[in-house]
Amino acid sequence: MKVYPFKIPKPVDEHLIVQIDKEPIFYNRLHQHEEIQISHIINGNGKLLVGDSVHQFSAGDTYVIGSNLPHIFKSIPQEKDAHMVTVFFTDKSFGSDFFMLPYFKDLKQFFFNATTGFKVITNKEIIAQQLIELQSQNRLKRFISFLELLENLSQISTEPLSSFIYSKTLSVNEGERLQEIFDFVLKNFQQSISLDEISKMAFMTPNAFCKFFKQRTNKTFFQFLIELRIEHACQLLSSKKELNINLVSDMSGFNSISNFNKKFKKLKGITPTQYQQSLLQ
DNA sequence: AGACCGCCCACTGTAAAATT
DNA sequence: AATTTTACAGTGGGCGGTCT
Repeated sequence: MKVYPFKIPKPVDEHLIVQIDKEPIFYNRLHQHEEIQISHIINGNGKLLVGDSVHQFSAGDTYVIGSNLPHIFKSIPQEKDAHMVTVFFTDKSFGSDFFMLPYFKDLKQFFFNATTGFKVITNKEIIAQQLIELQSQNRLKRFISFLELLENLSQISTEPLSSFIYSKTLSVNEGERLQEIFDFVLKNFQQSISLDEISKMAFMTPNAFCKFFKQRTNKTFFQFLIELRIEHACQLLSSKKELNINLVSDMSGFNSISNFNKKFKKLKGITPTQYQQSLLQ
């Protein structure tokens, strides 16, 4: 399958695509598409890269990915298949003026939040239920439910996934290059990575690499790397609470606890142990 | 667009102290 | 005892400028 850009397979007269993914792992390429994507994770967990940011996803989460936002659900293989329900559509799916009609004024918040992508925080169950029910409904009912879903998504509180708005679509080459970089980093973040190393694998001089990465993601490579490592640490802390902090720091690619603590607090606002304790409640 | 240079500051790890 | 914070010094990365 082509890395970039991504085309959502669409029947000729279908405007609202409901897709079920149930495979050992999710599609593991960085990709972007015009369609806005609403995805509910039924099973599976891993890291979600959106634009310039790293998040952990797990079963029960619902995400909205805006138009042309590069993203990848990098799942951790498990005994059970990764499983998600997704709705694809564009603001033009029902005619270019459809969502401009005054009836949809209240959906403005949704479309605004979608541009950076967001995670559903409140009313999770209701929204998940609505998404799941879409699968089995006939077209008219599905359309009605879909509008209700958008209404709900406009009213809930959300958490943005990325701070950077992609104004342009990446070229195929740029996409492939970023894909290779992300692949490499996801495999190797537990060891130390130097600028020389990463730029060599991208076939660029260190300087060109810095500029390339910054330009496409709005953050430096090492900022991204730190965020990835801290997200990994969070995953460890939540899945294996018997691990001590020292070990978690090691396993996440940090060479000193002092640095790990510093970076953890800077990104999460609390110390690793506080984070661990907050999960127990 | 990428290569090369150079300055400056952010990040890194060590060690030790403070906090739980 | 384990974890977190602080101080400090050395280094590598960020980035502006300039050239190809």
